[in-house]
Amino acid sequence: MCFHNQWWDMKKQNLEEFSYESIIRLILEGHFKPGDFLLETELVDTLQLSRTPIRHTLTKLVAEGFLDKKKKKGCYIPSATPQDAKNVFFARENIERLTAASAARHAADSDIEYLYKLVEKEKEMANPDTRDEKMAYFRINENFHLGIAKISRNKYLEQYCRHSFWRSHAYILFFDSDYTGLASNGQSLGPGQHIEITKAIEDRNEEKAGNLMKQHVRSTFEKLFIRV
Amino acid sequence: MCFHNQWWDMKKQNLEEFSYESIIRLILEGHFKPGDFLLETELVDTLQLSRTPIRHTLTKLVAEGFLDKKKKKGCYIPSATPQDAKNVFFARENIERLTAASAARHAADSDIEYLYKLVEKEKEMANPDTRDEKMAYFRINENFHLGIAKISRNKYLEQYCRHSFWRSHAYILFFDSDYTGLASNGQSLGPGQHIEITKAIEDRNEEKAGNLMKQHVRSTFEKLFIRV
DNA sequence: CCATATATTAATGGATACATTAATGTGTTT
DNA sequence: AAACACATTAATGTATCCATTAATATATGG
Repeated sequence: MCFHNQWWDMKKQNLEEFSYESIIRLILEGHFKPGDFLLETELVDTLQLSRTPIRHTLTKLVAEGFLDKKKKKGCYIPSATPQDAKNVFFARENIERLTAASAARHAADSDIEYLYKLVEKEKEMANPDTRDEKMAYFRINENFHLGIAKISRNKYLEQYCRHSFWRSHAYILFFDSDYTGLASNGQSLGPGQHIEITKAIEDRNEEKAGNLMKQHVRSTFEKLFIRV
Repeated sequence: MCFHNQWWDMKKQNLEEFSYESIIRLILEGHFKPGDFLLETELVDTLQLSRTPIRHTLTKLVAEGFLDKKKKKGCYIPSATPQDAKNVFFARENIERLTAASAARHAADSDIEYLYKLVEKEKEMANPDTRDEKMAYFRINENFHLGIAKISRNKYLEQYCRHSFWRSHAYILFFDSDYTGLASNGQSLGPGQHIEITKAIEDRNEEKAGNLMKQHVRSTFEKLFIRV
């Protein structure tokens, strides 16, 4: 279990935020597997905090649907099933179709510039190798999808998008801990689709942006679950 | 401020749940207006609880997007703007299109029976008069929409549906505290559309169920905001 | 040996005292 | 009178102690 130095600095400002950032990263980085309980006392030891901020974080994560809860028993990672994965991705592909279409309507020039910059960075690190590189690659991808959600200018879509994105990534981690979006030839195909989507947004083509995004999310799902 | 007797019984079982149910009802019944802060100390007095369960409820409601929060300042009802209302309803009509379509695919016979029963009850109380009758009418409507979300068998869609439904109802309450879904002739038009939707689900017509539901939600929005 | 009842325990649920801070009020200086 | 510094206060943020309980282990009777 390793912490970036920044985190210790943040800790001084607001323990609740620190706790939230820490725990959600532990989850997204796959430190727990489905069914595992996140014991308050355990997290107290790990994060060196009192129970109070940790309990609030757990309450939050349950409300956000990242964790399930049994009364008087605790919070745990929800079980991962193919059906549930199908459900997350179905929700996500439809939500992201809406965010992309809405982004095509509302994007400012600076927004499009931002998206192109992300895609550029993504191309540069097309072959992530180390664990850190993979995490960095993941964060770029996250920024792209959640960035478009933000550009949609609809905080409800943004919220649902963020949730289904994170939840689906839990599946990506669980079913394919090596996932980096690489095709069999070693070439990353994320950037290609991301460029097409960005272009459609730049052209203010709502329909096309939405459909491309939906296809993009679906292709992620299919790469994961339909093994040949 | 009046409590049903049941609530006092519930209080004995789990204060956190009691607190949640109570506060969300205070919100849905319009005891606060946009911008109002929900002070912990105030709620402590009102609900006769300690701060602990109340703080957890507030954390939850912020996570669910019902409240906004300013650090070290408190939780407050998000400001209501026409643009925001448009955003909620846009999200909601698209989510509910999905839940209805998905319900048409997954509904068991007992589910359809349940929906018809709800519509029956709704027809019976077509002209709610007192405050209590209006609340009861609201609950039936809630059960119909969230019931379909449950029948969709997709907990992610269900979660987003529940959220956007409640959030949109906050607008209904705020902009039209008398709203009961009644048309100008005094006839409720909710049941009519609800019947059509239920029929489409019964016929396993996913496309039709989805489109009818989307239209239904949109008509609610338009009745609220496009005054003639 | 099995089933049932009882004790233990290890976790969450709840109450409260204390710390911190953003907002506000008050007074002093120019 | 305006502007700044300081004190007050009223709220949230945090730590911790005690209560409750679900699960497990243990004991007891058939």
